[in-house]
Amino acid sequence: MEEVMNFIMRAFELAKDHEQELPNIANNPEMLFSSIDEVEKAFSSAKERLMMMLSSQHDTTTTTTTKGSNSFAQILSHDVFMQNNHDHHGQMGGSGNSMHAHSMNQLLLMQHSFEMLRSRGTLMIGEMGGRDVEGLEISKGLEGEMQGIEESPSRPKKSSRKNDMEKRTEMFPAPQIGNTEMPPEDGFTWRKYGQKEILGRKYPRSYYRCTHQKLYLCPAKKQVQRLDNNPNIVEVTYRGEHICHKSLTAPSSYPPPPNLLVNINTTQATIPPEAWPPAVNLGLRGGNSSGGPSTSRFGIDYPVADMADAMFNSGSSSGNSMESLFHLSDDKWEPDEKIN
DNA sequence: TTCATTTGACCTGC
DNA sequence: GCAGGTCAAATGAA
Repeated sequence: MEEVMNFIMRAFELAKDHEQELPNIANNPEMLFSSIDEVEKAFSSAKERLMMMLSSQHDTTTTTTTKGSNSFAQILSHDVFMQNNHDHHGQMGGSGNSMHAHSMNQLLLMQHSFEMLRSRGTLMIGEMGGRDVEGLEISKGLEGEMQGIEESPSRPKKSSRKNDMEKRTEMFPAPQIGNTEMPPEDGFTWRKYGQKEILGRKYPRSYYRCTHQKLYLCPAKKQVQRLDNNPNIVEVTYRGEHICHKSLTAPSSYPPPPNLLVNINTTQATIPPEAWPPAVNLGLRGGNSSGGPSTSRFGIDYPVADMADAMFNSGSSSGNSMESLFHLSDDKWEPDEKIN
């Protein structure tokens, strides 16, 4: 295990090094490619060894509640949970290895986030035909709310809780490092607007809405709640669909690149290149990201996690996924989030 | 200065 | 009346 962690830590270090060099090599695609290739190989080595290790030792039956099946994230999550719940887990147990657990969990979160993104992106493609209608209906609902606000002299009328907003619940592994209350990365930017103790629940429920709710009237919301019997799992309830990314100027919430989708299901229709948000900021942000403590950003930035995902899923010898990230950098799409 | 989070109060459905 | 959901002022961070 130590060896695996060394590979992982090495990969992270490489990524950080390249982040510092990025401004100098930003205009040199060859240098960029070789830098990424280096990081990719480091991650690939770690992945391969980890897979070998897991295949030889992973003999327990998993009853995890996390989303997806037989995924890398799931395997990892199981190990992380095993370690947390039973501190005697063979190679990883013991407080002295907390850093290892943290790195493992980082990997888990990274991987899981992108599984989410992919699944969501695939869904969007599949449902592309109906989205406009759905979005229109939601907009109408909001229009009604706005009218209500105008009519109400004091406090705006609130939307009915029994609205027709689609509701779906998903389980995620909870972050165990840093701000453990931070909701899992799911590719959208969220703003917390409330937290409430729920009767009969051990942990408070947090309420989030799309950051661009006001700007684009995006109705998407989500509730985040830890499970009573397993704080390592958070239950995320999504309500409403994002419509902000449908705006040409909307700064966030784009589906994952088409070629990543192909990795999941090659029979899925692919998004035409021109539909994909082009501006790729390759800022490999470290732990001290400036995005704010509980927001997650995918739309315009591709942090380390993005690259790691491409590495984890591209195979050790193929550079396609990474290329896919860089191909996008030619277009001219300017984030306007900070302009206002 | 701007933007996100916190938190008590308010609103609404049951 | 209660509980869940939301608002908005206060506060803090960058």
